[in-house]
This record gives sequence, structure tokens and C-alpha cells, in this order.
Amino acid sequence: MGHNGRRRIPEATVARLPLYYRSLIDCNERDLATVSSDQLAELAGVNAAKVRKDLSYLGSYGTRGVGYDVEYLLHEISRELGLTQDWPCVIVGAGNLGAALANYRGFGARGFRIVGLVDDASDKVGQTVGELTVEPMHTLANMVNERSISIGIIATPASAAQPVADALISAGIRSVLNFAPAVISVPPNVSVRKVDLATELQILSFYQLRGLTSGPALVVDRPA
Amino acid sequence: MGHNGRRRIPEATVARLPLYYRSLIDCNERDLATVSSDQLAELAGVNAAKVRKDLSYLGSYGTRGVGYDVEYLLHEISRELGLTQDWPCVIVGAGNLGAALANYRGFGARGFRIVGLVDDASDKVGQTVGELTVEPMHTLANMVNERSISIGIIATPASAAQPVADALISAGIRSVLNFAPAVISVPPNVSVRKVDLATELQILSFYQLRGLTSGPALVVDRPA
DNA sequence: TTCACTTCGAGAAAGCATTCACAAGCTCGG
DNA sequence: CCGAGCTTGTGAATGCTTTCTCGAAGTGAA
Ligand SMILES: NC(=O)c1ccc[n+]([C@@H]2O[C@H](COP(=O)([O-])OP(=O)(O)OC[C@H]3O[C@@H](n4cnc5c(N)ncnc54)[C@H](O)[C@@H]3O)[C@@H](O)[C@H]2O)c1
Ligand SMILES: NC(=O)c1ccc[n+]([C@@H]2O[C@H](COP(=O)([O-])OP(=O)(O)OC[C@H]3O[C@@H](n4cnc5c(N)ncnc54)[C@H](O)[C@@H]3O)[C@@H](O)[C@H]2O)c1
Repeated sequence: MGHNGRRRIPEATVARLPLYYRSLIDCNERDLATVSSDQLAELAGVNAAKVRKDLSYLGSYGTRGVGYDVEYLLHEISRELGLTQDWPCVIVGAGNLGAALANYRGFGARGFRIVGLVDDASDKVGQTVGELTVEPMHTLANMVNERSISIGIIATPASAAQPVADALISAGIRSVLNFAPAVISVPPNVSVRKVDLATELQILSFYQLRGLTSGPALVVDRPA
Repeated sequence: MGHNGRRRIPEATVARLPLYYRSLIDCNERDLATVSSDQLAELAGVNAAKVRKDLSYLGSYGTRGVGYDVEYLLHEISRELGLTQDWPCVIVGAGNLGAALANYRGFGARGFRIVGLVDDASDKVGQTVGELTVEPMHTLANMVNERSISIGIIATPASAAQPVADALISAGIRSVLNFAPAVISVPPNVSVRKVDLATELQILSFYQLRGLTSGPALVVDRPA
């Protein structure tokens, strides 16, 4: 029945686990005890074969003829994603976006807590944003160390992104989420993910221009 | 010299065009007249063969032994991405994130202008955010029509995402950018892209947990 | 003109990801 | 306990993306 042992999980699958996780939370809130790959696929907006293949990389957690136990699968995915532990984060750049992120109570919900907000502008330092006080850049290294920060979020202008990334990395951070529209280079033991608004809009305009649609237009129905 | 004629551009390539676009803007600002695939690859953080293959889908715009003419390539990519025209956008949801986006002067720069901001909370309606005034939801359909809005940006809570998407679509919008952590279903002639913070953080924690790094760790060097 | 050198374009190979299709395994009613 | 009916898990097939490789085409010096 397939070796349940250690198995490399493909990147594409990893990127979908959070989606399944969210879908399962939904199921749980609706008091569903089990869910089939078909239902889960519908909720996650992907196809059922993909759900089954993805979940099979984690192990054989389903029951044939029944589906997946919601609570159990939720637990397993949480464990794979590391959501059973805390991931303190620091935001660099207390501007528009940095402030919105710091105010955002909603991913604090799942272990990702913003425990530091730093900025290099002297007029920002000392300001209060939500429950945080903006601290100066030179405190970064100590802060990362003392508060066991593992994730750094870059919300500065693009021109500052590389130096800020360098500062985060030399403070010991190994995971970076970059909101600035700039490519940053990092040593091979550091992960970077980016969130790029302009890119997304440009992809939309590309397809709109041609009367085509992006993505695997599997998401359908709804009367409209 | 390859047939320069109409050729389907792969999705993966489309998603990188904005990256090349940004890199070429850089080159232009540094007054480089031409750029080689190697240089462009370095700037975009991808590998050179990929740059050449990607650009070859647009046509044969390079010169052997020389590279690509920066201005010319910039123009061609702009044209492909539809950046030579205006893309008026509306934001739905004037909360933390909606306000940060509305205030953001930086993608207005490239044809994407926010021309409307709507919210269904009566205490938000009438408020001023940047240069915009928050308008009520029921004005959406007229607004989309009168201001020729082509892109809808969802910045409401997840629970409102589907009804908001439905409203946007029935107002005539065919391109949606969704910031809410929810899967939305749309008819097949509508494009949706999503920006999901929680997903990105979860991917980072997955890899950090294992001492691995995400992505094609091609980005290197830098003393640190 | 010729030669050494550079760089693109694109076929072909290799590597991933998605989808198909079905045997295996489970439940439940009778 | 059996058989009908579901649903998983996974090899195999398909399709997409990336990478390799190298001929073709350009430059500039002599
Ligand atoms: N505002 C948005 O909605 C939005 C949307 C998408 C992307 N972005 C991107 O996010 C980034 C931030 O945008 P914003 O609107 O918040 O900008 P902003 O100008 O409001 O804020 C940037 C902040 O970074 C600080 N900063 C600058 N250099 C720094 C450095 N070297 N070290 C530490 N702090 C530094 C500034 O003092 C400022 O407080 C930009 O790169 C922008 O392109 C913003
Ligand atoms: N704030 C952030 O930094 C951040 C980051 C990532 C993702 N998000 C996501 O973005 C979305 C917005 O976040 P936020 O922090 O701005 O929330 P928010 O609560 O500050 O704002 C939401 C706004 O949407 C409005 N709204 C609610 N239902 C509506 C409806 N049916 N029609 C029109 N407007 C409606 C509300 O009145 C409110 O003004 C959420 O889905 C959140 O998960 C936010």
C-alpha cells in the first residue's frame, strides 16, 4: 500500500498544502467528520486526482470507500507545515504596507506572530502601530536573537530591499518574505518568497488583452 | 531565425515577463543600450537559457554577438503585457489592506490606476483615502461602466470574497485580483489571481522546519 | 577579407507536474 | 458472510517547463 516512509514532497504540492489546510478548517467548522477527495478538491479549487496524489506524499491517511478524517488530516498537514509551533516574525519598513501588515490580526491566528517592527526613518521610530512600537534598524540583530525570530518580512521600497535582506540574514534569519518589487540575492541556505502586486496585475492585463484567461480555468459554475 | 508569427506564450513565460520588464527598466535607468541574456538573467534572478527561450516566444528581438536592445525589448514587452494602455482598477474593501493599496503610489506608475474604492460598511462610505472617497457597494456597476474599469481587487474578509467577486463579475469585470484567503469560483471567461500571505508564510515554515530552502536556489553570491 | 570572439535561437533531452485509469480496500445492507 | 457501491492510492501516460547544446549570425581587429 505504498511506502509511507520519508518521501520528498514536490514543491508544487507544498504550495498547495496551505490551501488544503484552509479547506479542512472550513470542513471542521461545518462539523464534517470526513471529507472525500472530490469534496476537498471542490473547496480548494483543484482537481480530485491532484488532491489524492498530493496527500499521498504525506502518507496513506485516507480510508477507501470513506474519505479522509478531517481532524486527523488537519493535524497531519499542520505538522508538515510546522503550524504546531510558533513562528515569530519581524517586519522591516513601517510604511503603508508594513503598518497594514502589523495591524493585521489574522495570521497571528496560526502561529505567525509579528513580534517586531523596525524602520530606519527617525520619524517612524517610536511610533505605535497596533500593539507594536517601531524600533530602529540597529536593534535588529539583538531583537532576532532575543525574540527567536525566524521570519523576516521586507516592506521597504525596492531600493532598500537588498540591504535590508542582508541585514536580516546577518542577524540570523533564514526565511524571508519580500513585498518589495526587487529581486534579492541570498546565500543558498536562505529561502525567499515574494509577493508582487505589479506582477500579478501585469499577468491579468496580458490575458485580458487577448480575451483569454489565466490559470487552469477549472473553477466554474455559479450562476453569476 | 524561427517563425516570428503568432505563437502561444506559455504561462510560465507570461509570469516572468513582468520580471524582465522590471529588469529592463533598471537597465534603462543605468543607460545601458543593450543587455545580454546573461546580464538579464542575473538581474531577473533566473538562468540565461530561460531568458532566451522566454524572449524567443515574443520574436527574434536579439542580435547575435551583441544582445538585446534595451529600449526596443522594453517596448515589445510592454506591448505584450498591455502596459501601453490604461487599466483602471477598483478596490473593494476599504480596511487596512484596501487603504494601504489605495494609498500606494507606485503601480499607478504603469497604467494601473485605482479609480474607485468601495465598501459596504456605512461608516466607511464617505471617508477619504488618499485621493479617493469610499463609495457604497450599490454604485459598483455604474462605476465600472462609467470609468471603464477592467480590474477588480478584493480586499474584504474571506467570508465576503465570493459575493464580492460575483458583484464584480456581474458589473462586467473580467480580471480579479483576490487578497482574501478564500477560493472564489468564477465563470470560465474570468481570470483570477490571488495574493495569499498566509500561504507564503506557511511555505516558508515548511522549508525552514526541514532545514531546506524553497525555490530554485539559483540566487547566490553576496558576501553576506 | 579573414579570424577570434561573442551571443542568440531553437531542437532535443531531461526533469517535473498533472491527469488518467483501475485494482485494492473499506462500509453497509441484507 | 456476501455483493454492491464508494473512494483511495498509485503506476503509467501525457503534457508542460527547464536545461543542454550547438549551429548561425553578428562584431571588431588586423
Ligand atoms: N502600499 C502598498 O499597498 C503596496 C502594495 C504592494 C507592494 N508594495 C511594496 O511594498 C513596499 C512598501 O510600500 P509602502 O507603500 O509601505 O511604502 P512606504 O514608503 O509607505 O514605506 C516604506 C518604509 O520603509 C522604510 N525604509 C526605507 N528604507 C529603509 C531601510 N533601508 N531600512 C528600514 N526601513 C526603511 C521607510 O522609512 C518607510 O517607513 C514597497 O516596495 C512597495 O513597492 C506596497
Ligand atoms: N491587512 C493585511 O495586512 C492583510 C494581509 C494579507 C491579507 N489580508 C486579507 O485582506 C483582506 C482584508 O484585510 P483587512 O486587514 O484590510 O481587513 P479589514 O477588516 O480591515 O477590512 C475589510 C473591509 O472590507 C469591508 N467589507 C466587508 N464585507 C464587505 C462586503 N461584502 N462588501 C464590501 N466591503 C466589505 C469592511 O467594511 C472593511 O472595511 C482580508 O481577507 C485579509 O485576510 C490582509
